Amino acid sequence: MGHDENITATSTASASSSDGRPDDRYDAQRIETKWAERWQSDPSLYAAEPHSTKPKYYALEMLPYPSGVLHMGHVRNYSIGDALARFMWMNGYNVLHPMGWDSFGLPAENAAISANVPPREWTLRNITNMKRQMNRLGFAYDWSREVTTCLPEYYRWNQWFFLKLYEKGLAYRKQSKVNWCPKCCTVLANEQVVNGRCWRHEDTIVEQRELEQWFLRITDYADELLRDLDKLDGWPEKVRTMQRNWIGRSEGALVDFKLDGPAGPNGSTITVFTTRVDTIYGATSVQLSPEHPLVRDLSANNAELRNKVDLLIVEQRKAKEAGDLGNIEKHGVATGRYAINPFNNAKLPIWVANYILADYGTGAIMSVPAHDERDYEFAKKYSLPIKLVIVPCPDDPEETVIEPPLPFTTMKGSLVNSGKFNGFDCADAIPAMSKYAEEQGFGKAAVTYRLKDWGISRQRYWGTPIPMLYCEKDGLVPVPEKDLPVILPEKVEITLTGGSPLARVPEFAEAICPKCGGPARRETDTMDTFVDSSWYFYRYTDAHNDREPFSSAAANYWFPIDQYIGGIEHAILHLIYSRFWTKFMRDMGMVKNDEPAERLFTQGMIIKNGAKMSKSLGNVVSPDEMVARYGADSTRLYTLFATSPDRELDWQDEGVEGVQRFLGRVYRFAARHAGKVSAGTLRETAQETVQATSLRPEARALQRKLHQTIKRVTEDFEGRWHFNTSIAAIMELVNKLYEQEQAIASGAIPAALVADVQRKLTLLLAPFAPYMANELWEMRGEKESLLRAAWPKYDSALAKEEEIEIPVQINGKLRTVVVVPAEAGEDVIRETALKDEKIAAAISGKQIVKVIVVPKKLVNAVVR
RNA sequence: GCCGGGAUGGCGGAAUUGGCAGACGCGCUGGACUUAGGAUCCAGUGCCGCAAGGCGUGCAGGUUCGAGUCCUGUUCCCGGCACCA
Repeated sequence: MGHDENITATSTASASSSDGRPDDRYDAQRIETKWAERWQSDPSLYAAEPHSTKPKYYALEMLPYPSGVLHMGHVRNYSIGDALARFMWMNGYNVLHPMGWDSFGLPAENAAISANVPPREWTLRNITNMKRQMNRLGFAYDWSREVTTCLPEYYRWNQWFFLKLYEKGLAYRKQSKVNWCPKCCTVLANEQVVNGRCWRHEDTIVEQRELEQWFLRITDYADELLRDLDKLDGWPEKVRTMQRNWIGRSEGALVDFKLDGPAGPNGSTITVFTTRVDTIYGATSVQLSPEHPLVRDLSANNAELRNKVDLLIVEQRKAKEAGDLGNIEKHGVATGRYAINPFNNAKLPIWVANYILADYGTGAIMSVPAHDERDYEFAKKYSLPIKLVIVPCPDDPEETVIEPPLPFTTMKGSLVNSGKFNGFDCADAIPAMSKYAEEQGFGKAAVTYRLKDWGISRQRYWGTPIPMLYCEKDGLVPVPEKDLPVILPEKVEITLTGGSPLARVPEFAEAICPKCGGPARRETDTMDTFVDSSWYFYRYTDAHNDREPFSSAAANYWFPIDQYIGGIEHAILHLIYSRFWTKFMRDMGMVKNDEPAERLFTQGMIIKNGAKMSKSLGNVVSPDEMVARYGADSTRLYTLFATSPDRELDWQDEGVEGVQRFLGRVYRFAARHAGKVSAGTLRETAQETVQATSLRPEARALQRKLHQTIKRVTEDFEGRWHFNTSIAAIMELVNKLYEQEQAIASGAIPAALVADVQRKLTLLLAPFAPYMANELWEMRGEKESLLRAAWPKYDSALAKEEEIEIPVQINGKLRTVVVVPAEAGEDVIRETALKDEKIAAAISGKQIVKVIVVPKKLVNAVVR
């Protein structure tokens, strides 16, 4: 503040180029390399204050995997976040805007194999390069809080959390069927299987294997994860819907059907799950999944049945792997045995069918052909009885004559053929019958979820070692907290032949039991990398803490994240795991918030030539190349200008040229008009220009445009985030300056006003094109940091038009436009419109039925 | 099949509440400046038409003085889920 010295235009910008012309060329490389250097030499520039009287704002973009280079999707993501962070800084917030590296994962191992580089070295090298790119792009990160998940100072806390989860019974080990990617040679979580294929290898079908694995009991939180989605109204509806579907809560009942005849080792009860217990009197068979344990008993002494069941298993697995389980033709095999429906003691045949899933509900269903399409199809095929138990309208005999199947989802109707429940409305019958089942001891109301516990064991090297030991004497023994971190050894031979690479490192695998001092074997699987990203954003609040993952005080100051920004591809995986982790930490008393992020924004994909950018299609645009060719400002600005951030962006190099041209216009205007008015004079005349009365129309028009622009840009930030229109508005303002260059040169528009416009224009550009803005700011002789300069305020009175154009329609068709004072009332507008030559001519001799006048909008004359 | 999102000039896209469709940018056309122009500046540019005028927001209807916007039906494209009992 308070620097009244005159600013001269020659101070920075107008040296002469070699060909003798004044150098008002926009040289992005010169400007950007200069500022990038300055910014990097001042690490405190973007540092968040640990305590502040200002309100806090936590702006966060999803951290990248250090694959080697940034792609355009990153640039888009980070340009949005950076614009927001800078806007909040300028609005007086204490902003936390950190960045880090999600740096464990398989690509590092692949690189080790193909390029013979140790994963750690490969990863750290990539980080260096990507950090260079980020700095060159000018993103305003607080690097003092950088988090790198593959370093022991970070992953030790993964291990610590694992011990806590284990203590609370939320981490457990079980033998189970797991998804196995033969390319990754490791297990995948359910969330990492896409259409039966590996999320990393779209061409690779995931196999099922039986393995001992570590699981986290995310299902304990299933209900809360679902319920709290309702509270997340700052999240896109799409993400919430996807999570709801993923959790897949289903209310229903469990009912026990007794096996008729001798029982085997797996018991004498078939428990079925149903959401429509009200239709149970209509059950005409019981259907088991081919992998249901009881099927083994039923087929024990029946080789023919066993063979048929085995074929069903193979068929089902194949279909699942191919991702078209939903399309296979339903068929099955009768076991020859029966089960008893506890409600009416009906003896129902037990079938094994290919469409019954082993891992949903109980793997067994009651089949009600009259009221379920699938059951109907099956019953028709095998001529099983079809028994109607719901009629839509029992009082109307006409209506009761219906063809099965009734849509199963229909809740309308009354029960018939249902014993003591006859006459019940379906909706009422469900709770009543569940209650009855519970009283009688053969069932109960129950909820099932599609969500399964999170399998975190990975048979890979480059990940967090799971801190557990297997002692011959003491069994499963957790590594004591004081022995953390369990360091991931280096110099490990990595192959993709299967099995954990760490198991082949004796120095690692062979350990001593902390309980008995005897020999123990270390767990050699590592953790899923999604563990790393489940809590990394808390670490930013206290990144160098070596006593705990982070201090509660720091987390509670910054959390929840005010705005989280990233790709839709994380809608389920990362965003559900990290919600779970937050709830777990809350229950441990580490944090107070129930949810990690208040608001979530998912930006659209970038496509080129109609397809997602990919190496195989050869349509990848390299950020480095764009920066070298057009500069960082132009590259960033284009990603924001091409479309609104939530939509798919169709990349066009010509578009980048367009924004570069715009920045050139901004620069050249500034270079020509820099320093004509001192900052002090400017402050005084700013007051005068507010009065605006003495301004000539063209000056007033420029001033009006300025305030309209500030209004539009500010409102875009506060509302829809349609930065494409913000930037368009700024372009209009610049166009106005050019249109008025004559008036400016002649003095018809006062220099002070022009200087005011330029100053505010610079501030408006600051979130989007920080290099240009800083260069102009310096050119203006401003001493204060641009980042902390106050965001300009608009004056509604100055933004208001004095005269407005009113379209005049006849019978809804536009005929002309009349100009009226902005405040003109209905009568004035009507009169002006009807007096207009064109209108008068058009309506003469016709009968005016009515005239609609919408003040400030239009006139429509209805004539006959 | 279910749940989202979308369809607007030659192209990317604007149009915040039903009120001038096409802001802004690209491309294209013409002009100025220039030894030169793939730099810059100015003008024009939805379609048909010399013009007056007419037609135009995937398609078919409807409501309304007035519809890109609301309603009904329908087609296509993108994303997610999918024999979930």
